[in-house]
Amino acid sequence: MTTRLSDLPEHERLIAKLNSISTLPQPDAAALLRLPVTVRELQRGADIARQQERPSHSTLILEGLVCRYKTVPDGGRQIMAFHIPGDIPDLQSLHLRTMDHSIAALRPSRTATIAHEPLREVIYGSPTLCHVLWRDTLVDAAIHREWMMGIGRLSAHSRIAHLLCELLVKYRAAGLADEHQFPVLITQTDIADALGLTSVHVNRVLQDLRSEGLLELDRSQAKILNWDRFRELAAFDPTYLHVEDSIAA
Amino acid sequence: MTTRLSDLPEHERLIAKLNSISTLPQPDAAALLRLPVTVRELQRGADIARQQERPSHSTLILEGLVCRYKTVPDGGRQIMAFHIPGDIPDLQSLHLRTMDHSIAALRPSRTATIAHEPLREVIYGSPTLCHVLWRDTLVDAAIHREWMMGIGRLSAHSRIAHLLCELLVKYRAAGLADEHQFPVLITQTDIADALGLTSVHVNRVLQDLRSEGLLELDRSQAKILNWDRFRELAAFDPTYLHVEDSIAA
DNA sequence: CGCAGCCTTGAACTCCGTCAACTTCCGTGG
DNA sequence: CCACGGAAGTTGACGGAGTTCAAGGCTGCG
Repeated sequence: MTTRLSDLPEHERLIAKLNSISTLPQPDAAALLRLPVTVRELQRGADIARQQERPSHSTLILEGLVCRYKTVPDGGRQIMAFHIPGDIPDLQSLHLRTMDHSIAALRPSRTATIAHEPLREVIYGSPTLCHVLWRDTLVDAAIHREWMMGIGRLSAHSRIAHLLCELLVKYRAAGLADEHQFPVLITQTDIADALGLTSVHVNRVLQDLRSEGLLELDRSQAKILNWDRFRELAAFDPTYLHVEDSIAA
Repeated sequence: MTTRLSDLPEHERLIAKLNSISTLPQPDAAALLRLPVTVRELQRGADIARQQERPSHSTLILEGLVCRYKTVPDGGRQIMAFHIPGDIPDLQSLHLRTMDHSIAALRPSRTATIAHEPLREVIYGSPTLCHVLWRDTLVDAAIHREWMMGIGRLSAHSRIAHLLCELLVKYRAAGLADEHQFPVLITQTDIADALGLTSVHVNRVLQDLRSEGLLELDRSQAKILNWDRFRELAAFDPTYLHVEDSIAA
């Protein structure tokens, strides 16, 4: 289904996100919204892009939850990022011809695909837009670095707590979470694949966290009961999310 | 010591690198080379930038070897990238105000610092330059992802082999390596810090690799003796380095 | 109401970390 | 030229965090 970005109600989420990075002049935002897009419905588990492909479009998430991942020879999977509505997980394909990883829907999702050519034109016509989108890819890289540190150097307990902290912050920024409670859209297997653990061990650690009174967790909601202890256990310092930078030039 | 980029013989390495990404029109390259820079000599171990700082310049590596790292609460260190001459490890600080990690010299090094303001002007005056530098930061992110997969999902043997493969490719691209032999500028402790291991274990694994006839390694040189087996053990697929993309628009 | 995907549990195992010594290498200065 | 000291590499014994394998229980969707 082909339409324009401005025809989709979800364009507001994208503009709000970009504006939170750096104020976007009206004409630049308008040029972006004029872009033609194709809306797609995705089953849970469906691939948006595959390693080795050479896409000619990027994908805006409208609804659902999406991850970037690599497959390991022995069959394992490493998830490298989660993406929520308003994100463009494959913005990089604008500059890197070949996909070095895959992207898949973790929940039933809806996306808008944007062809590279017109997108490139709009971006290079506006230094502000260029800055904002470049910066967005840099924040992704910063999150990659934080995850590397977690996977490489933290205990399973800290890693899991860290991921939950990050999810809380992300959902709160998107207006989808209460104070310390947020919807859980991923499985324990997903958590394991993101943190370099097994689902068996994730399960045991989650039980530890529950029995220590730090966490309430069921299939739909997570609630962090003791933010200070949780945050300390997680060694969570949100600097790497670069949200305070919003006002930077 | 303040001078211009064009006055340093090492500017050729930078231009060659950028040209290998996308052909740089003469005037754009000239504008870049006209930038004023300050040359710095660094002792081994000296920090170039520290977590939480808000630098107002970026750093071009002229000579030596540099790494990006984070410090973990318990005193551990996670190295997230190695950078060789021609790289600009903190290009991101152009868009991300606060450093989310530190940068340090692993060997005695020489750098040229470039103030953000004039650099920004040159970049936004040239879509090609913007593309090339943006792309460079995206390749960094791609390497981060590959490392995440390695740390999260590969055995210590594979991880170490993978890192050695990557170093070989990098040095060969820089013209600093023979067929399968390259200079080793990092210690076993550095390798451990990059891969989420301990130096003790790195040492034992290196001995395994040597005794299996896969590797010759001393303090100054490494030589991969059986590239095919080594590459397979490492699960090494150089797609993520995005070198074949050189010709992409 | 049935089934598939997810969660949970237990026992055995192993890769890698920890601790603590010892050796080798190399740059520096006497 | 050698002696020294510090950093890097090496070795062994031991312990533990996390994996593996296998089975059983729950739950939400069609």
